[in-house]
Amino acid sequence: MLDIPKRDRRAERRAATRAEILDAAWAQVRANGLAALSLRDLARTVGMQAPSLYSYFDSKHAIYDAMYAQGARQFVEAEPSDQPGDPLEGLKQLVRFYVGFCAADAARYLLLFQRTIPGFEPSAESFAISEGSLERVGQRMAACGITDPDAVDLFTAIGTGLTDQQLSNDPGGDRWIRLIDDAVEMFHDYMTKKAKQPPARRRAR
Amino acid sequence: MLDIPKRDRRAERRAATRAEILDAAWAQVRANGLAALSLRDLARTVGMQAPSLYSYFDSKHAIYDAMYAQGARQFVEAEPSDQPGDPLEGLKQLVRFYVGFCAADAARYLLLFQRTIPGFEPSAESFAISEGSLERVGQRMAACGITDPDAVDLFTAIGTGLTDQQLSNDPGGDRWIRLIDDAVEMFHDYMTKKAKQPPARRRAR
DNA sequence: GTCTATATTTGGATAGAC
DNA sequence: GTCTATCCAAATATAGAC
Repeated sequence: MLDIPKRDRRAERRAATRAEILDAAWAQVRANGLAALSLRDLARTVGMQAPSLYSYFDSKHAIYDAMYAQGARQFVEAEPSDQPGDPLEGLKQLVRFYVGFCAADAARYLLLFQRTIPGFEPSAESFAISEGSLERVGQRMAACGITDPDAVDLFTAIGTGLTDQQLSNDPGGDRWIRLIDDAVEMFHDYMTKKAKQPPARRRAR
Repeated sequence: MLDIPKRDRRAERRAATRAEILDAAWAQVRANGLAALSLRDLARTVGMQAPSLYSYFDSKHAIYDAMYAQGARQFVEAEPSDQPGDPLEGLKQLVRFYVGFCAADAARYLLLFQRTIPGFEPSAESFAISEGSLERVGQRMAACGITDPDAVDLFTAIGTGLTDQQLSNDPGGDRWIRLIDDAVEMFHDYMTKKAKQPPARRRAR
């Protein structure tokens, strides 16, 4: 008996329609803002009446959930994995990726990394991507010889600051994106210099 | 004829009621989020029916406008004005003030510095506070001998990054607030070192 | 100035025919 | 699976009596 994989044409069509709905949903939130997703408009866009959407998604939140999962998958699949030879370059690479990923789609950034949808909590997957990413940051930092426990917090602040300014004040441009390498060098210089100081010299607070 | 200032008791009462409404509006957005301001609930809180609010404000946007003006006034009145002797301390002071001001009231931060209310544009006053503040940043930076044109952008990215992380991941705490002084020293070290390098050494992009 | 009553729009979600 | 019809809730805003 030949091993022909069973194709379920009905399931395939259903998955295709789901994908089509999600694509339209992304287009809508990019155009009108993340919170302005309307099931009526969404249905019209894909040539349906609003109630028909419920054959594909249980609720509006379920659509956000699916969009979140898509965005999270895009993030982990695009994240640079292999550490380059220069450890400093490894840090730059992470920030370039993160800021670039966020700046490429503001709505996706808000959905994944900010909490702006009232009542929407992406549960486990949220921690998965952010903790996985934070772990990688820690590893690459250790490769640079940076062990200060505050270093990761300062590093993430730099990354989100560049992202926030880029999206808020120069969307579509590169005014803060082109500062990334300098910012990471600044961070690296400071942390490596600080590590050489005896702990007693650091002032108490 | 004695110079007794004319008191308009009616105008006083009206102003007091307006202030009462605004206080209730702030309480509501702090509790439910900036975008969740409901005129019905707001009216109930101050013991009115919803339509009565229109005797005090022309529209919901007018309430946001008044809230914006209040927040902007709070910002400029609390902003540190006199430059301390140590120029580096001057920079730290600015960031401490900005992050502290934002962290003290997340809803106010969103209204003043992020654009999250659809269709709400605070017009002239918005530029007034941010440009006035940016000007002060430039002055204090010059006092440190920092003249790099990118310095202000990098500095603001650090400030907003600390703010964003503090509000997003440790609201009410001080996990990023206590990194402010270190972050400013990091920035200062880097910019002063960079200034001593001959411009030719800086890589082209 | 404040109320009741209402207009109008828009939203998410459900019932049931086909 | 898709539709029509409908429900229900909430929103801003207006008209007009008192």
